[in-house]
Amino acid sequence: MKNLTRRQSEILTFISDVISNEGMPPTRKEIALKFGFKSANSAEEHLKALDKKGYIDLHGGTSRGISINKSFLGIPIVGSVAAGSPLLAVENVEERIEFNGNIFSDSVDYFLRVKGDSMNEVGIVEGDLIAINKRKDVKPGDIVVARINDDVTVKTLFHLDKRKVILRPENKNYKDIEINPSIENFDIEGKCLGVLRNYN
Amino acid sequence: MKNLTRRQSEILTFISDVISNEGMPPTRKEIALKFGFKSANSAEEHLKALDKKGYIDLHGGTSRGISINKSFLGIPIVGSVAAGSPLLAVENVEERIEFNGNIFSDSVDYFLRVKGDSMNEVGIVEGDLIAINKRKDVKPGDIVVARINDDVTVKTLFHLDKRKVILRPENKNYKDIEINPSIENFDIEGKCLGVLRNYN
DNA sequence: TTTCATACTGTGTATTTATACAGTATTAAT
DNA sequence: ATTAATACTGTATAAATACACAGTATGAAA
Repeated sequence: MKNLTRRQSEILTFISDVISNEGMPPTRKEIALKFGFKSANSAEEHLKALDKKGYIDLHGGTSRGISINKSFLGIPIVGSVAAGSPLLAVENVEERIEFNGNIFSDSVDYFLRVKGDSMNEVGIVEGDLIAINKRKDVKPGDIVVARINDDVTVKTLFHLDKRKVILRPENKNYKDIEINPSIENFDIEGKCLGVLRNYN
Repeated sequence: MKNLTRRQSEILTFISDVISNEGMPPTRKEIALKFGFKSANSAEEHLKALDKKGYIDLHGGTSRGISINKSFLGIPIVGSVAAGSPLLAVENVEERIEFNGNIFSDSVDYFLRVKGDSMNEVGIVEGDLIAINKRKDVKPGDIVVARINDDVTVKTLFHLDKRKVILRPENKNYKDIEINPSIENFDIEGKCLGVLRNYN
């Protein structure tokens, strides 16, 4: 898919925002107003560019006839994470789900598909999607996504300071993970906001 | 809140459907077309009635300027169910959540807040919201919402025929529940489609 | 009985809106 | 060096749209 220019990206974001806030797509005039364009035709041309690149669909002859191509919408689901790759790298995104609403306490940056049973005792089981916010300011008690030497893991944060980090699996068959962040490569990738599970 | 007439209700439903399918509210003409009105003014008058009754907001001078009042949108969350009352009775609905998207395999009629630990071993814990579809055609293996003599419970359906129903808790501290539907008052309220959990 | 809400048709029109065409200037690609 | 895409202004207009006013008919409420 073709890349967007900065301006095009801003406009796509604006359209998406208007749809979620106002419940309908903006008119050319409203776009022009927002960006200070003196001619609605500027908006028209940006829309054509976005349409041509496949990011939106324009419905000719229809007022507010703009729909956003769904494959760019929605929250990515991160499946298996290739060692050392950024979590949100395209190769890790297995699909996207349309998802809006105020279900979780903060905005969801991505969903991570759970592997293994290390969190079974708090009701997080294999295959579950956990909602992640990319914040780094986590505190003990939070369930976190952490990266230890290129491996990504989900655990409860038990202790965190400059010398020592303790991650706790919620399953008595597993032992606590103790890390020295000054020696090992350690990073907090985000905080778990909640769980989504879909039975078939 | 004032009651809607059958026609008004149909129109409200149509508006809601158009918004979710087309991504924008319909015009008066589109409403008239759908219902076979020969004049767009019929749609106009229904919209005014819906606005007056508080179900929608009309944005004057704006094409497709219809927004649905959010307190009627969203999926109800059923909290504690008063014995013998219908699940979706107003007094059982603790709130509603805005929720759209194709997250679950079927449409969600309501969310039920889980009480107790009888389903712990399949990752359904106290406080979880489980997504329910009101179907009655459930099969063994499904997690179901059942009503036994005015009590509502969530269990795995293990066996179902005219003489005997077995509901299985997913926790070894609990025993199977065996019901004779010809003697006891038994009803399937719905099927569990998935789980939603929100950490704070 | 009279008023009011509902549920329409039919006509008309001011505004809103999409969208084409003609320009100008800047930057990226060939 | 030349072309094409980007990013705008400015003007114009056909079509889409909201919405008012004038009717007709029915049933429910006061």
